[in-house]
Amino acid sequence: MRQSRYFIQTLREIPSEAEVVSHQLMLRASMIKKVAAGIYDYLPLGLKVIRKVENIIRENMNKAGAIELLMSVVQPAELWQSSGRWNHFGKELLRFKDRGNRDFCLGPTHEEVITDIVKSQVNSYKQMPVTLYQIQTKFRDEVRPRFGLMRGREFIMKDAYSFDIDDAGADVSYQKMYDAYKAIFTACGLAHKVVDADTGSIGGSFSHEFMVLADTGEDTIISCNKCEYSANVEKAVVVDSGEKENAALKDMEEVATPNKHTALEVAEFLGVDIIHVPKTMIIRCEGVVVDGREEDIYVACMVRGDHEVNLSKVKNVVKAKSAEFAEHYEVLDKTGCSIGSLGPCNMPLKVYVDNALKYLCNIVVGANKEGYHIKNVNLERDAKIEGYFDIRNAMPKDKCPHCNGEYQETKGIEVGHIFKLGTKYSESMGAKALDKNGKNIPIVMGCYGIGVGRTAASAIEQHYDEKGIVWPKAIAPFEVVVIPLNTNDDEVIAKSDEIYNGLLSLGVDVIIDDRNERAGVKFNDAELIGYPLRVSVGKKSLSEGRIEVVIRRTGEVIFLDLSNNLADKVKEILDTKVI
RNA sequence: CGGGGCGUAGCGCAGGGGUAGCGCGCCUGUCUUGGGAACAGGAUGUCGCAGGUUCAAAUCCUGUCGCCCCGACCA
Repeated sequence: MRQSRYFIQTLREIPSEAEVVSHQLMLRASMIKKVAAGIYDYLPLGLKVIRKVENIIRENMNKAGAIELLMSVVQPAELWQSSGRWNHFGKELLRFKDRGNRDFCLGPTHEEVITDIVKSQVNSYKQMPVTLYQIQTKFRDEVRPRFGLMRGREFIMKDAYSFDIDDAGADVSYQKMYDAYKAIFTACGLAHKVVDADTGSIGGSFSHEFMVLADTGEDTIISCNKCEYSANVEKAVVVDSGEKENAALKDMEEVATPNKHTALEVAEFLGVDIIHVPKTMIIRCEGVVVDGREEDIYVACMVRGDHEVNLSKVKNVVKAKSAEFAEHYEVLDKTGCSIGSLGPCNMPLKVYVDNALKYLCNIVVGANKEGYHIKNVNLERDAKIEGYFDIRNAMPKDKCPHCNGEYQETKGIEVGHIFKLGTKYSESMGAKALDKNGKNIPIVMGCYGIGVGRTAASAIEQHYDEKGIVWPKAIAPFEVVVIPLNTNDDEVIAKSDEIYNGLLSLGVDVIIDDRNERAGVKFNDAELIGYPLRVSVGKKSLSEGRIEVVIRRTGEVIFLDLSNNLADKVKEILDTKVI
């Protein structure tokens, strides 16, 4: 490729819309262009990176025995109604009507479509196991898209689905994807970690997330400092441990706490340790089965003043489809008291308490009366509670559930997520097959996703410097740039062309920056775009009988003496010294 | 959905009732050629959109749309 004829317009200044490094550099390097919030065009340079990521994924999926197909982007409402998700997926599902007033949506994921396909094509255990995948544009109408390709509304995703006749088979299929994912992110040159995760709106029995480690990541990873255990903070188990405080139980005492709302404010006002001032929060739990019917209920949850409630855990404890903090008006409506003075005593809602509170006595809680708290409360004595549960976020220093180590916290970007679905979709949608005994049973499923654009963006988050992107070789838009420094010098041009053509014939993905620009301009652009290897040919170095090769990542400079196999030598450096 | 900010040239920004500006980029020429050169000349705008006030609106008022950030998890 000749850069003078290619389509690259780099920017010197950072467009004001970009906040994070990957977004800034992708815009400056002319890789993407915004169309609307969370929707981007992939310019030629960006598309090259996307395609490389896709091909690495494809190669490893095929190697793992998965088979590629391509499903429709537009999906009819009926499919989503049959799984029950038409009503449960929420506003992220972009819905619309066709000219005949029929309901459709843009596919945010494809469990329904793939289950429908398999339902109509697979009848027997003999046709399984089978894992199908596609690489395709998805649309999710995110509440708040941000950070360029990191959280877009329209984005490219690889999604795969496995089908097995039994649980044991499904576990094997899951493990194959697990291994393939590790191979994929390793091949992309990304430092990553696999963590236990919550299944979220997809559902299923267990799941793992693949996290690229980067300080700018939106996800919090909890991991043990001694063993291999690591999990998303949403999922990380908190061990129930501690010793009951050994203090005499005092009598309850109502105290005025005017305008003190937060646990910290109340603790300071009363001169009490914040640990003894737990927070009581009202949570709306949707889709809870009560007397055989699904209902939305409200519950009160208590955690220690220095802890945070974990909604995923509450959702699981209450056995709800979703759990959200109640709005102010809901709290007032359900408890007769506003936020800031809530407590477990005489609470009209069911009260779920975090394990950590089991070990405290004489605590301070809201009086369910505006501006008042109650001192010296002891939950077993003074309140009616549902029991003690693990409903808080794990924190650094918490004990590991698997060894005697303790938790630590790191930030990560979720680039892949795999789920053991079980029979959730096959049962609701009636995807069954005959087993060896001739019995018709629901197929056991798994689903597996990779964010392609997010993978590319997180590669930048992990690999950049003050000059620009430092692409891992495997996903760089071009592996090598050849720069003739004096475009008016025939000898320089001839030598550059010779190396460029030589590399081309060796199968190297190479670009020659033949623009009539000064050296500084080309160097700066090369560094911004992040070509892993740069070959400079100048009048000066030719007169010294050599050319210069620079490795972007390390800055290492290698001089090659002039010979008729320079391309081979450059390729050798690329193969052996560039990662 | 709540709060804040911003919409003026491709990008970054200034201007703030009286004919639209600067830097970078872009075009032409001269010159230069190993780290974003210099000089000369030049092109580019429905000042987000719609109403209103005014002799006159990018500027003031009203509405609206778009974009960005923060929050929507700790009471």
